[in-house]
Amino acid sequence: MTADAWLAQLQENGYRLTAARRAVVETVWQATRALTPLEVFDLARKKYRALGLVSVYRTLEKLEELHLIQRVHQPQGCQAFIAASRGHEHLLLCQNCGRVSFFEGDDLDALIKTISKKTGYQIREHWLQFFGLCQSCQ
Amino acid sequence: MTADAWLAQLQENGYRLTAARRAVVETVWQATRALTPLEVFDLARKKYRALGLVSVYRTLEKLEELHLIQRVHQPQGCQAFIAASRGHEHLLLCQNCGRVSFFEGDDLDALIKTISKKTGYQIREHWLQFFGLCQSCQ
DNA sequence: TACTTATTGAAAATGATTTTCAATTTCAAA
DNA sequence: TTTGAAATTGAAAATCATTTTCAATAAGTA
Repeated sequence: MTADAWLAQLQENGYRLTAARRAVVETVWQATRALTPLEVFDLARKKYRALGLVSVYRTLEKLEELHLIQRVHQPQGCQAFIAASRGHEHLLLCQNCGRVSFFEGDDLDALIKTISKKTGYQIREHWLQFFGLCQSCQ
Repeated sequence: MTADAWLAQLQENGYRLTAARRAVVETVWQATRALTPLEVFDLARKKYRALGLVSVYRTLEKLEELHLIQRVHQPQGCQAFIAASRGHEHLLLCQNCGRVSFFEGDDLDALIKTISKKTGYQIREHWLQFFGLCQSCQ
């Protein structure tokens, strides 16, 4: 997957390719940390000066709808986005630089079964997220 | 812990006891699902008609600061609050009625060690949350 | 190349939250 | 008790993020 693949996905879904969308897509694609709409706006404007904040919101909306990006929940706020994980992966966030990584391989089946029995809930989804320090921030 | 204990906590921390605070505290204390500020306002006004929305925001802020309530993150938004868990507990949310329960007993040590080794991150915190259907909503 | 229609950015509107402020209330000290 | 300083109040105004409106422009098909 490259930024071009995202643009292709947009096009395949009936959306047009424009300078505004290219700038937003490339910006979010390149990011290693979650970006808020305003941060995307500031960064993407370096690629395309005439970009409007409204187009950032609209493009993020479409990328999220196509599951190409996902919202990142953090103690300081939940309005930031990052490239979506492929398959069943969870987030790992650096508390210092904000870097976002993914990991897989959680096995919560035993826990889910236990909690299900204990509480009577039928468990259908889970959120798991780790916070810590990335290698270069330690 | 009762609602009175929360009020006592507020007082111990130098905050005064007022009718507005009592109404907000009792409302959030009684809730079995996460409530937004506006929902708290509507419910608490049944206890104290003169309550202002601003006081709801201010009281929630203090309760959160004292770790008596916590923000609940959900796909549809992250502005709702529920009584905080005691100790190391995680949330279990009913996707139908919104009921919030807690569970403990997660053992992620093995997983954390593996991910730590694989990614080089020093992992310091984790968020785990289950979604499903509570007994009466199944 | 022409033309239909999606997309644009600016401006206005909205909605949630925060700040300001004068009036009121709490609560400690007299 | 009463008093009075200081915290707290609700209403209104201000702010901030996000959404809607709209006329002009640009994309991409015919």
